[in-house]
Amino acid sequence: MDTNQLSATFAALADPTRRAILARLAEGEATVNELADPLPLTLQAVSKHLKVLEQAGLISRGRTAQWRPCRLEPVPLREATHWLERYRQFWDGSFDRLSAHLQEIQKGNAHG
Amino acid sequence: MDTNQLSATFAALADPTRRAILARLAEGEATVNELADPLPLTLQAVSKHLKVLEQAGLISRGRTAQWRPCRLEPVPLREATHWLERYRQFWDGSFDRLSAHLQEIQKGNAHG
DNA sequence: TGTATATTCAACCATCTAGTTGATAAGCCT
DNA sequence: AGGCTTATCAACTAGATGGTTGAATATACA
Repeated sequence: MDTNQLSATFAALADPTRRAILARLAEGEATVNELADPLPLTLQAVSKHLKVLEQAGLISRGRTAQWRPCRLEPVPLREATHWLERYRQFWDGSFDRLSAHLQEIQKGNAHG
Repeated sequence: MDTNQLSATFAALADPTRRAILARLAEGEATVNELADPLPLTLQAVSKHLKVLEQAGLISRGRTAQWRPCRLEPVPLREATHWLERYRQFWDGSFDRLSAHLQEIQKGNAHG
């Protein structure tokens, strides 16, 4: 996958406010106000966080009257998980997978 | 897990240079010079990246003569993966797990 | 002792980030 | 039309980030 996309995803996930927003969206769609309500931030700050999440592809937004409902988008989360899977050999104790993983790494799709 | 630790991990992973370093370390220990060699950066810049990775707990460093060999540490990668697992329901098509995941989320260990 | 190698520290700089306040835009409702 | 709600845009600020160059530290080796 695209390196920049992966960087954007991890950068987006690095902020606890944005992770809180994603956790909320895991329960279903929400408007900007609903997302901002439990957070100790101005609406504008939350709006900025949503922009970051949207540009990273982690959320998408509808448009109903003056509301812009946000919903979780799975693809970047899947890609991030996929990237991390490469390192699973280091902690899951199953060294059967080791050589397969190393081969995949050395195939050239190395540091995504 | 600790929110700050998770933030540090994702922030560290957000940089492609640092991901390249981790990919190299997945093949085994390496010194700072070995890590810097393929990178279009000064040694000092690489040293800074290693400091970030070390503070995030993603690497640890030995000390042999004037060399400070780096090695991959699995725990933060495991924790990051574990955090992402919570969202697996959104892409893996197995909706059997959905309710279990939602329950876990609502238990209160929500937005880590 | 003196030099080469490996690595870090310090200072500096440009850019990005996360927040603020205030103004603006878009859509409903009377 | 006018007012309320929802949300974004614009400008600004403080602090973090990622890079540089130059100096310092630590260890080996002749």
